[in-house]
Amino acid sequence: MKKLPELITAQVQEAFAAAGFDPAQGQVVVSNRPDLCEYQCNGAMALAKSLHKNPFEIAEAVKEQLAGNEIFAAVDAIRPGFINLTLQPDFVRDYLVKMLHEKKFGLELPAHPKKIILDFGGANVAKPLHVGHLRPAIIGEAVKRILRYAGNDVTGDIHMGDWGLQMGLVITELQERKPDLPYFDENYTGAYPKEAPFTLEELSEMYPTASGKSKAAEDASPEEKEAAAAYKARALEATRLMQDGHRGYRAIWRHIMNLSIPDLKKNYDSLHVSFDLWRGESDVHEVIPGMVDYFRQNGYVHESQGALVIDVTREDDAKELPPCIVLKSDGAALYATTDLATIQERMREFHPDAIYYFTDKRQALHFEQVFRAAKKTRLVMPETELRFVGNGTMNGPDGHPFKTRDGGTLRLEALVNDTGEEMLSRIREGNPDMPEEEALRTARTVALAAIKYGDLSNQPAKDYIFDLKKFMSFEGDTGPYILYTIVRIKSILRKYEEQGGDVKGALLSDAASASEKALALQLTRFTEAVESAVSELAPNRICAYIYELANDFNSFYHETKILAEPDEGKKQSYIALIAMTKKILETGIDMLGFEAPEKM
RNA sequence: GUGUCCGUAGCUCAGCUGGAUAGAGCAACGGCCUUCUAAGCCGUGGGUCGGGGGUUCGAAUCCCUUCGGGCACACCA
Repeated sequence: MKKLPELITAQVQEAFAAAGFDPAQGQVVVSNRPDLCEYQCNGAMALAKSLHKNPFEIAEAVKEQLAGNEIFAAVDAIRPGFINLTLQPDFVRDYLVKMLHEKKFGLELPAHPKKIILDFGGANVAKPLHVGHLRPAIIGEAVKRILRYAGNDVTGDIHMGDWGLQMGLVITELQERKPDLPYFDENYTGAYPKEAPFTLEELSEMYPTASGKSKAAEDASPEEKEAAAAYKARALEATRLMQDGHRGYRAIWRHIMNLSIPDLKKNYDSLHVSFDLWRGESDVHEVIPGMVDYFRQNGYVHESQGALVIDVTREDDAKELPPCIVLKSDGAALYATTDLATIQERMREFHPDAIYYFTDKRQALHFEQVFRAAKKTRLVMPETELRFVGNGTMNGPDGHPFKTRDGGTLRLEALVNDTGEEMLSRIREGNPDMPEEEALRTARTVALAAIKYGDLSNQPAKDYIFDLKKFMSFEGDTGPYILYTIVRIKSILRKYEEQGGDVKGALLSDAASASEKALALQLTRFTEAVESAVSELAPNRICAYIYELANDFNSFYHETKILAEPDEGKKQSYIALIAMTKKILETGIDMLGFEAPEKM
């Protein structure tokens, strides 16, 4: 179904042609002066120069051609050469009715769905999720839903970080603490214990400890620096041995996975983030040797400073890019290797048209290297789209990277729980009679909306201030505001039905008041918002749209008595209008990855 | 140093395929609950869109330059 501006543009372009002008200049856009008109065309001014004509006269000539056109209530030519357009309410009404009859409100779906893989940017299995994992998860989930809504075939893959140095660090630290475990006995040939020799809590503490030990502070003494270097060397060696199939180390790796994956699932569940694939770096380790051979045989790789690398600098680069390292000088794989092998396997298994990556934007260079290497080595087709969506850093209210009060990282679990508890007291306050179980559920729903909307309403690439206090205040441009709007509508519709009304059968008639017209017009713009979110992979476009829609609804709500409206026809129309508003708002938040409660 | 992203109201941010008076939210101030949820609505004040130059009938938006900031820059992920 054509979008409203397209329909209007067609009319105006016809008028341009009829008046003897280039129809290409008949492009119509949403007015930036809603006080003057609903849509506008600026083509007359663009034509003036080349035609040596007064733009106002051009606008006048076009206006004359539009006289009598039944979709416009008003057409004005305004100096210096604006063509201001206001639509007939019945035209807008018919459009809304058509939207309701179409699937997805008339959004045009692709004839051939694109096969897209989304890589949410790997949780690390050696440590619990913390706030830093929040953005890629939330943004990736939202983009997944948006792309699916738009008719694409989307597969989300968690791509766990489970094959790198972090594993070697944990192994080393474990050996440090419990050297007598059989995993470290090279002569041990028996079966290893089924139970891990550590708990999830110990694991989540061991990794940061080990990571700290492997790095010396700048002002450390030479002895301390040496100790750190030695520790890191051991971890690197352990990593390599694990990758090469060391029995004991693989057994430890398995323990880590068994503890970590259920915990990751639980955490992502609490965020309503899900993955179709739970693959990791480790899943491709077996294909790495074959891939490296392939690189060698085709001359894609060469040795440089002991490492095996692919040159990725192109002729049009102003400056040489660091090469993409395939094997380190100790022969071990590293993240570029597993990313390349993952691309190879994804192509083989799914033949995707596109792979999108969602991780911290600091990895931009890494992915640029990997993408170039993948194209150069023909791991992907030339037309396969590889795209990196880097998210900005989450800063605390002080403007610096988010930390807890004592300087540590805030765990995702704690964040979700804390927000939920805050919300619960707020819900209880406003709804003293709500049953405990419902209050809990509602609090969780609203808390999640607060967190997600607070994040998604920002541009993904920008750093932003993660201010829980602000998100919890629920005033203004927030998730709770959107939910509150939906809850209001639900409440009215519920009452209407209790009074014997039929929401589904309610007939829409022409909008009369200014706020009613504004709301109706805003509803027509839904598909424009979705398309913009799709093309830019920008959930914030959906946020901006539903926020405007919620504003328009609330203005309408405050000046219109809906249930008390004596004119039955008008009342029905109001009901139909707000029911559609509710549907679109709900569709919007569903794309963002949260939902609305019945009451709040 | 090189690359890259960014600089818009006191604060946090939209807007950036060029259009008419640059928009929200928070904070400040003033109104609106006997009537569909006041987590709301209406209004007031608040801006050299970092600076300079250019392109254009028209620039927050495009180009150049300059200042300021974030981030990255081969064997961590």
